[in-house]
Amino acid sequence: MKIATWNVNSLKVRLPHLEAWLARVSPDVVCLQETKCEDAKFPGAEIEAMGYRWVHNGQKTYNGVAILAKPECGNVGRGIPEFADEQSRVIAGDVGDTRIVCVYVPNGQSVGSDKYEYKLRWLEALRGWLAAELAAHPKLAVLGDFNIAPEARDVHDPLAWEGQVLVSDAERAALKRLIDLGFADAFRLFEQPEKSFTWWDYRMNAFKRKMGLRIDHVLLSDALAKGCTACAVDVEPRKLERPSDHAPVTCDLTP
DNA sequence: ATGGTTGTCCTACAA
Repeated sequence: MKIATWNVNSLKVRLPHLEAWLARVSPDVVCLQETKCEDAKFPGAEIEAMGYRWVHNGQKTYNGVAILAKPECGNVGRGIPEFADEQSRVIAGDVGDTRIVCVYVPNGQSVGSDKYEYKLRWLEALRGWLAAELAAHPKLAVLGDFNIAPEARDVHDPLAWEGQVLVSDAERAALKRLIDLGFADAFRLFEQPEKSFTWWDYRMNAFKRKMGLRIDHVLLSDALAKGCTACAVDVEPRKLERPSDHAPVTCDLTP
């Protein structure tokens, strides 16, 4: 089974890129972030025409997350239980015997801002919920835009970024606490090229200059990590005209 | 140098 995550930064704008990518890669499950549309405006017919079922936690203008899957996606949940959040950032569902959680972690804006504090509170709530999910679902995968680069090697210029949002100690500690529940960062199970990133700012020709961060992740429970045979960033869609600022990450699991 | 680009939606705001 091939699972994937992609922050598309507007599903309406990126639908042609998504369709081309689905046709080329044929993942079984895709988690999308920043769909930026209400449920009523989700392009369901187009997705179904590509052979995918879908579930969506939509929102106008901002956020919005979806799971596309070839099989039926059951036991669907939206948001973090017992965490009141007006922003649509989480959707979860069962695909076969695997529990899929799609997350769009708050960006945090800048260290010390209200949005930063919200990000840290949000991550703590996510951790509490995932502890319970992990106990209930041994085969658990959490995929999405975490808006955190875990280590220096995940940052094009660690010195320039030191202490900034997306790389600050508190954010990294929060991500580590999450992973320490019993997950593996699937990307780091394998040898990877240097300067592997998943997001490049639209400004300053950052992509061409390889000025990126690795902030999109696939976290696998131990039971899934044992059967993980590959994980990679697919930079091809980032090279197209009018791209998302994020590239998809794919992950292969044995059945 | 606090720059620059994109998406949503109309004027800023978020990223």
